[in-house]
Amino acid sequence: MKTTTLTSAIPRVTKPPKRNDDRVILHFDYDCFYASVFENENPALKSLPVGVKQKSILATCNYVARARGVKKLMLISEAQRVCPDLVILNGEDLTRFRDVSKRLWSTLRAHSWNRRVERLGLDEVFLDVTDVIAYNAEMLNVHALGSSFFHLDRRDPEKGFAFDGAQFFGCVYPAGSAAVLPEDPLSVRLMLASHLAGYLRHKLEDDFGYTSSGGVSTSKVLAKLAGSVNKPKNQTTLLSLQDSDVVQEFMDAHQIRQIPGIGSRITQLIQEHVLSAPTTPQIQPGDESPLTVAQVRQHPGMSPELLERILSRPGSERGSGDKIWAILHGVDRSEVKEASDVPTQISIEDTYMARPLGTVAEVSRELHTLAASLLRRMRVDLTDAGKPPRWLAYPKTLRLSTCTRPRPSSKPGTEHHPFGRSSRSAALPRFALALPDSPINDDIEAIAARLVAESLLPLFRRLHPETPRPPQGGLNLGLINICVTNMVMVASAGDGENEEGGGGGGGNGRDIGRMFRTQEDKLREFTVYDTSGPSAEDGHKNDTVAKDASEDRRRSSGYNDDTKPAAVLLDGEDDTWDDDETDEDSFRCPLCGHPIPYFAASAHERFHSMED
DNA sequence: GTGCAAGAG
DNA sequence: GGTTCTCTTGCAC
Repeated sequence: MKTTTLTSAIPRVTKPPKRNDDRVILHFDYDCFYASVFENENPALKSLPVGVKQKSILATCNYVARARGVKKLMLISEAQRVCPDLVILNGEDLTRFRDVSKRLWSTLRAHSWNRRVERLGLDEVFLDVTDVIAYNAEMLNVHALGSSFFHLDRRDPEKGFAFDGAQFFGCVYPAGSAAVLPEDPLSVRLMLASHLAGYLRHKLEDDFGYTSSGGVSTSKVLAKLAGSVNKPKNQTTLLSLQDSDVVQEFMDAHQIRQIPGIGSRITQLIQEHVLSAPTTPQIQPGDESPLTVAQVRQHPGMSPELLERILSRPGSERGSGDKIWAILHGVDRSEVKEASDVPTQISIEDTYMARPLGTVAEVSRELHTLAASLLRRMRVDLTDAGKPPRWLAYPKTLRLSTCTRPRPSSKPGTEHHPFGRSSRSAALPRFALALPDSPINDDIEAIAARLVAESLLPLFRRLHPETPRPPQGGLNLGLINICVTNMVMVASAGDGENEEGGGGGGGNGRDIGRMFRTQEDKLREFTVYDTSGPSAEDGHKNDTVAKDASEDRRRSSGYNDDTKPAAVLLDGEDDTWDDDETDEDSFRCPLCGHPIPYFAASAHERFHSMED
């Protein structure tokens, strides 16, 4: 039963595309994640009301605090008023949350057969488990559902867990219809998925101490909405059986603003139309519209075409009418994306609302701090764990964004002109990619200083061409964001520690090796340029290439260059350096990890810059 | 490729 | 005393 849609052949219809229940999607949402991270670091917090702040607001709080009237996104002052003994922890540095998030995500990913494991923010994950469920549906004995076994591995029939296939795990929607219908394949698949979701949630709790809420359905939107029905520490399976109105009733009961994909802007535009003339002239700010899916769907004349007209302005997405119309009917064909090893973008920002930045000197200082953080993050997120580390991917572009402070006095909510963020970007200079062999952060300050001087301040001048004369404050900057993006993949994970020398292994690293060989001639005709000499400004003696370390880094066995492309490349010169000493004559290329003599650095760099 | 808007948590 | 700190996607140019 596959419904392939040939768009050209299908006439425009007012009905949404029929829902397609081919897939099975799980959604996990870690309960009050930031607060849980602190609780796991310090279990004594679990019984106390805990709030996590960023600047002057509470980013989140635990359920003890919520029971006391504390809400997410409350002002600190307000939260302290309603709950004077609230324990407030600072969550402005996201490092610890990122680390935990990554570990939980890896665990979930390890149970995926198809790598479709998508992270949404730090605390949510989607899994497309269609294949796992199909396999288990085949293996299921419908005459002995009560003593079933869930297979987590096709090749190892021992791996898995026992479960009662006569029931769903956790809650179902609508509540009470908990009987599995063995003759309905979708019912069976959702039942199986509920047990898998339950198993994984308990694994996250047992192995790491993180509880979560789960949703089980046939699309991302439905799984996510289902998951929010019973929280925390619970899960909900949406029984979207073929000939039932469950999905539509489920959608109808939501306010449109709650639907993923319908944000504040779309809510506002739809509301302005629906509540326009006759009945209620009361137009609320987009975020708290009471408008429900049912109201919008049943509004006179409502159709994908009308939605398209309401929503389309310059800059808005094409086809959003169809998309919103489909979502209002519970139809969402968006795929769970494959896990990517590296982010497509890394950014660091800070806000200066209390005291906006007024002078270039202040800006310069902040840029340095931000740049140092960014460089650290690049090394954590974009390099492998090897000794020495190598870039898995590196960014080609550096971007600086700022916004001047909103305005001295305006009421919150009314004038919806939050910030004018503006940005400029430039190529990320190569020196930012230098990697030290050992103590990983020694050189960061120097690189940051150079990045500020050579890239960030020029970008800043482009952004703010005439430094305004201070009437009383000069620049008045309320936010600075710096970002690296435009990633180029260089090596696949696990490439450095070749686990298996032989047949299939390789991936990207091998392609690069091949390119090395084809570029051999060009590399031979190197010329000795300045190999990124130390820049003399502000007295920093910074060597941007990796220095030798006293470490025993080369003893890492299995890293034998003899058979590697590098040996071919270096053919004839390979006594310039030695296998166990990267001395003053050479350095390790931060991009590919190969030892490179200084006289070849320039050519080597050109080689890398020729990669697409 | 660059800059912005809008979506997400 | 007054919007946190990110990340992704898609449009206009």
